[in-house]
Amino acid sequence: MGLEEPRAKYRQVADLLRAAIKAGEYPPGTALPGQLDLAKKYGLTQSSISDAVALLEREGLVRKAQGRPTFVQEIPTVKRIRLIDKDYRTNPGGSAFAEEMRRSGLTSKADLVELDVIDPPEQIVALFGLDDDEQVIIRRRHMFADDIPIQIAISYIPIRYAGSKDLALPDTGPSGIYARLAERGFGPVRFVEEIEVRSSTVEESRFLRIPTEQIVFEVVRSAIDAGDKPVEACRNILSAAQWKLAYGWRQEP
Amino acid sequence: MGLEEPRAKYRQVADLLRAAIKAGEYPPGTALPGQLDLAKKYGLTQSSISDAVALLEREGLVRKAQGRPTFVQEIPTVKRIRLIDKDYRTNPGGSAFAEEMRRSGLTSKADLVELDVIDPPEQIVALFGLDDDEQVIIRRRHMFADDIPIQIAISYIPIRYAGSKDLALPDTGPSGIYARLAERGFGPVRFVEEIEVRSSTVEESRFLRIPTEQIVFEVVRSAIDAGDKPVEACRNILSAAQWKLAYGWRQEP
DNA sequence: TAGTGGTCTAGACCACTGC
DNA sequence: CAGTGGTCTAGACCACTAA
Repeated sequence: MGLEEPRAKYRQVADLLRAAIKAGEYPPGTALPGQLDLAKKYGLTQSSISDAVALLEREGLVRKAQGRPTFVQEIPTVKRIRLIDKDYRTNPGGSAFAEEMRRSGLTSKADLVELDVIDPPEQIVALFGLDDDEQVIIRRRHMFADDIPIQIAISYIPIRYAGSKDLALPDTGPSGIYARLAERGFGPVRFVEEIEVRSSTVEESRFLRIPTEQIVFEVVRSAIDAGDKPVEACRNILSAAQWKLAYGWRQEP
Repeated sequence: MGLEEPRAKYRQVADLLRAAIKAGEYPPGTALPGQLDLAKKYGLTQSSISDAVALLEREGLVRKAQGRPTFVQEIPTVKRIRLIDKDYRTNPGGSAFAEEMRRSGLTSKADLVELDVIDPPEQIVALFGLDDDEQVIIRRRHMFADDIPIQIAISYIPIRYAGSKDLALPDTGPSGIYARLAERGFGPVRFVEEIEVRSSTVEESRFLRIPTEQIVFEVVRSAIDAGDKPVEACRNILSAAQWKLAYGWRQEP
């Protein structure tokens, strides 16, 4: 094959495979040829082919598993729209997820995997400006679309604002949390979402069924009250290869 | 060293180096030990150390260059806020960039590198729903903060709406484009930003001074007119390791 | 069990940097 | 020039999967 450019051979092989996949030569769901076959085909060693395929995996184009062939990924890119608009009234509660799924024609499910009062991590202490020994309610949910793991959502509310754990009990509707906070005088009036990208942790990649090195969105939504203090925060972790985020708003005339 | 877990050694080395960097053992701006030194220290080969450091590079924690040591990255994480709010009135024009920079205390600069009328790429044809031979104005800018390359911005306007290339002439203030479109009856009333993450292309990584495999945000903002048609679109490419995106809005009571 | 991908070594050569 | 990181080979062994 023509692998002569001043570009690493494993990159060139990745380019060729990428092109072949996009051209439909290896349709989604089918297996790539084995690394030994590819090595023979391109005159490289298995190690080099492994490097090439690793590039494609990082891009989310293929999916590898232990002891099995490498499969071309089916990319169910889902939009996550947070419409900020009079017509599509924002629903800043957790139910936004269910709504997005419904719009995409998927059935959604959320498992509550943790509901606790904890000493918060560094990041959360800083966000709320908490004192040393202050505790927060943590509420961790695993979310599915058509039984495929999609998203991890972790919500934090300082006890200072919540009063007690009861505020976040399972039977509290998600948007109900804001109503409860409002009753206690901490109703949110403003929201901010911060979006970062990072490598997934081992636990996250296990649940989301993505390789460890793969990239995830971490979206942190803070609910801010009239006194300009964050009163609740929710971290959402989603696979960045499978998701597209979207925000919309109306021009103020 | 204690590299015995059922986890690849190069991953363990990456973990140790990551921890050392975060602990301040290798402060930002300083060089890591050479790969041969690290290889001796951990009882591995240079190749394996190279694999380990490559992981850190992908995370944006270190920066490698040809023939030079690997340096711990200074992470100038900048927020990019699009406030959707009566107080902080959204400025959907390109000058939002300058505004963000000013808020971060940075001087900004934008170079116009291309202004042309072209046959649009696939993605843009689909976005605007163009006919086969329709052309669009393309306006490509390279943006800097304190002379460091930060962002590539590519704006598209179908000739159908623009009338002629003059609409986007260099001396047209960026927000002026929307005023001109409004004069022609295509004033935007609504905006949507879609956020994706992908590997950078060779050209992008060259300009942004990031490694080729590194991840970039691609933010596409569409301006939509009263007839619900997109009339302008702007693709922004930013390094995902250096940036954090943020969106804010007020709760409708 | 045979086949897959994942990792690792020992050794090599390269392109590039900075002195 | 010596030192850096980047790539590649030939060969090896492993863990895992599927038949």
